[in-house]
Amino acid sequence: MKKSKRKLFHDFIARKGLKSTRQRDIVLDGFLSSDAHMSIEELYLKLRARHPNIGYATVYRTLKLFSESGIAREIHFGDGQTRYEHVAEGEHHDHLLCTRCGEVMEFSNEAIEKLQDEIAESHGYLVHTHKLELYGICPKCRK
Amino acid sequence: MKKSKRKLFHDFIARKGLKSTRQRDIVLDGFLSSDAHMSIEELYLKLRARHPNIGYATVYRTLKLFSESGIAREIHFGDGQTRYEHVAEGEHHDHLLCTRCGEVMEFSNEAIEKLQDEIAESHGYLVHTHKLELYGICPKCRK
DNA sequence: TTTGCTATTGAAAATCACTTTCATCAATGT
DNA sequence: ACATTGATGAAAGTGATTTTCAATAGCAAA
Repeated sequence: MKKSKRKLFHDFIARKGLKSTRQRDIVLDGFLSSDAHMSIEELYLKLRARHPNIGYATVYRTLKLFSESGIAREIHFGDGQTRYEHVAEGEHHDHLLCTRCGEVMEFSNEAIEKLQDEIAESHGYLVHTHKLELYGICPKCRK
Repeated sequence: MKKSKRKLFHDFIARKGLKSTRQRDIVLDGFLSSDAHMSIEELYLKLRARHPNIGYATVYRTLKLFSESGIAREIHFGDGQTRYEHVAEGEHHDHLLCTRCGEVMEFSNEAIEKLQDEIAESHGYLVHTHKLELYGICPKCRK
């Protein structure tokens, strides 16, 4: 059975000798209950609604910690903002983005992953990460 | 037969009612004779060697124009810099990047393109662009 | 070619999206 | 409860653009 993100993060905090704080829990709750691709600013604004005293720097630093702990991953969609997405143990996915309404959808495809490895190998590369984004118009916007 | 980038750009300038200037030609020559993935700063420094008076803003603005005119395309490799690559009529390629030495290699693969379209379609999306980057260690660095 | 209108240029100031600093607080071990 | 040390929020600092603005330089009409 898989451990909850909350537990994973608290374990990370303990392992690193860091402290468990009220603010970190607030950011964690906010992140876990949010849409998958939030920017620092977006999460900061969302949290500010309930916790007017939380600082941007705290959200920023905590999100970095999430990423270090493995429960989140930084992503860049070319709009100049750093976003954080949830990481599910052993899962990988790519993105399909609507350039009209901004919707982001996730997908994963074995065949593509396999092809990528083959291509890399044929060029002598040893790949450890990749990034695949498809930009287009989503079903709703097409109508 | 395909038109030269130089001609394409000059046509664009004329069509838009813009002016043909010495500086734009300097930036154009510099861009056309350069490696495929230059950042604004890199091109600016290269041009400064021969043309000490050219301004960063001019290089910046001209590169934007190249992109608008279709002879160049902006790309982001996640290093926080905007780079510009040459666009060849009707050609598309993806990138293989070495995370050790920074080398960038281009490749293209029909099968992957096809799979991407199929995936997008199966989600109801109409794709117009995509971005595929494979990060790994290049042959030279593996040795 | 001279003129007049408008686009372009280079330098500097302004933005943006982080990142870091620092004085003050708050967890945690004893 | 105390001391120690990491955490926080506000503000200052960065790096990479992006925009502003006064001075120029194309271009076309005369």
